[in-house]
Amino acid sequence: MDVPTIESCCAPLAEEPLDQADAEALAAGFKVLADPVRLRLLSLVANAPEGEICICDLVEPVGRSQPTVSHHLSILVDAGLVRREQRGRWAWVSVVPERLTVLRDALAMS
Amino acid sequence: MDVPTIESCCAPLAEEPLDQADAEALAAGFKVLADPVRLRLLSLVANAPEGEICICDLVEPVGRSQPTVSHHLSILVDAGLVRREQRGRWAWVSVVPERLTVLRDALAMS
DNA sequence: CTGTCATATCGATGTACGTCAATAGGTTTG
DNA sequence: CAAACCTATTGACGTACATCGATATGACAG
Repeated sequence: MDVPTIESCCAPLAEEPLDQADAEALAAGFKVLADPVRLRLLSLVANAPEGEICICDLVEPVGRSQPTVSHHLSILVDAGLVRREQRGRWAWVSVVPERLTVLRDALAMS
Repeated sequence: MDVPTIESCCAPLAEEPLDQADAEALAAGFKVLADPVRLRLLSLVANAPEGEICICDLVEPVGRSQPTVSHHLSILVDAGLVRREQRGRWAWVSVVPERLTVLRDALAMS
């Protein structure tokens, strides 16, 4: 209830001017992508062999502390860009491509 | 020389893991889009009748002070998302669609 | 040249956020 | 139960940035 979720928020930028609410929702979405650590996490998850990857295998590749990685993953999950599933001691994450598509479509020109 | 420009920076997220440099360049691009005022400016410019619009016609619609609008436009121009042309006393802006496309393509999933 | 208008810059302020060490919570193994 | 491990939370710290009022810059009009 923090980040205004994106849904299929609005028409492409070039189709009609954004109103305040849509602009804030979209901006919140892009803000999630506006961090190199989160982008690298996202790309690591997207490239996982079975489409999912253990969080424990994400800490070392991004070169940040475990709390920092946990923090960024929470942001990705809260934004709906990543799904998180607990399995015993480990947590597995996978991407939610539809959410990325929403942001992608908003950038369509003409 | 501030914002690392985007160019055709990198493969889609789902194609291969991002390295540090690409992640920073991409994140810088999305950071520019991560503000509601800039998104509204971008959509206003994109929807301008002749493809361009006078800056003086942007201040009122976004509901921010003139210095604030000027500041945001500078960020859009520096990022290469918007072109700025001075004509006498007025400045006209238009979108550079290729730059948006670069960011858009990076979000492609498989 | 003087005044008016469009735009940019400056300085100040408050807030958001990325980061880590320390610690807590929870699960598996012995 | 105890030890080992994965993950989340807390608290603190520094930096980045959105915003505005005041002011500077520069162009046109009379």
